[in-house]
Amino acid sequence: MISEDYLVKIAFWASDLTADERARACKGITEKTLTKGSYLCHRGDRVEYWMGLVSGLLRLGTVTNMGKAVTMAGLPPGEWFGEGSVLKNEPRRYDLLALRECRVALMQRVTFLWLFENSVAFNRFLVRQFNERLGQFIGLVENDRALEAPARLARGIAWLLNPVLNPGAGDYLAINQEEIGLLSGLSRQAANRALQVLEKRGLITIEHGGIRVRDRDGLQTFED
DNA sequence: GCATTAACAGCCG
DNA sequence: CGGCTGTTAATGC
Repeated sequence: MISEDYLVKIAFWASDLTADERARACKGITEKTLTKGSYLCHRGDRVEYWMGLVSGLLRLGTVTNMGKAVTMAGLPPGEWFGEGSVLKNEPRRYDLLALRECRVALMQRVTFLWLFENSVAFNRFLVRQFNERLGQFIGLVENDRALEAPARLARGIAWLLNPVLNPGAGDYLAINQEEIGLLSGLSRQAANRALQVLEKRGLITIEHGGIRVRDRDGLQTFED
C-alpha cells in the first residue's frame, strides 16, 4: 500500500484515473529494493505483478544458448512494464537485471486486472503503451541489418527517453558509460568512443555521470 | 585486425 | 576522497 500522492509521483498514468481507481491502485502496490547485480525476475518465472521502476536502471534481456548476454532494452525510472506477462498469465520471456541499486513498485495482478476491466483511462494508457512498443519492435525488424556500435548505442539511448513510455524523462539521462556499455553490449571503452561519435554529430552532449540528448529522432535513426 | 581488458592520470562533485 | 572519464598499452579471439 502506498499513498496517492506518492502514486502520482511514480506513475505518470495515475493522474488520469478517477479517485476511486487511484485508491484501488494504491492498495494493490508495494515496493521493493534490488541490489546492484541482482535479478528482478528471470526468464521463465511466473510473475504475480505488473511493475514500475521508481529509481535505478534495469536491463531487459536474455542469455543465448551460447551463453552470450543479449540486451533487448534498457528500462529507466518512470517506466512500467510486464503487462504482457500479467495479461496473458504466461511466463516471462526475458530476464530483468538491476544494473545498479533499484527501487521497484509492484502492482498485484488482481489490481491490474481490475483496472483493466473497469478503468477507461487505464485502458487508454495501455493501448498507447502497446502501440509504442509495437513501433519499437517494428523498427527493430526493419533494421535487421547489423548496426555498428554507435548506432546500436544511439538506439538504446533513444529508447530510454521514449516520451510515450516515459513522459517524465526529459532530455537528460543519469547513466554512466559503463552502464551504457552494459546496455549496448559494449565495453566501457567502446561505449566511450561511440558516445564521442554521437557527440561530434551534435546528437548528444556528454556530461559527468550522464548524457544530455539534443536530437532524439536523430538518435533513433542514426546509422554509421 | 579488431574488440575487449587492464591500467592510469586527470577531473568532477 | 571516491567515482567517472578519456586514453594508451597489453591481451585474446
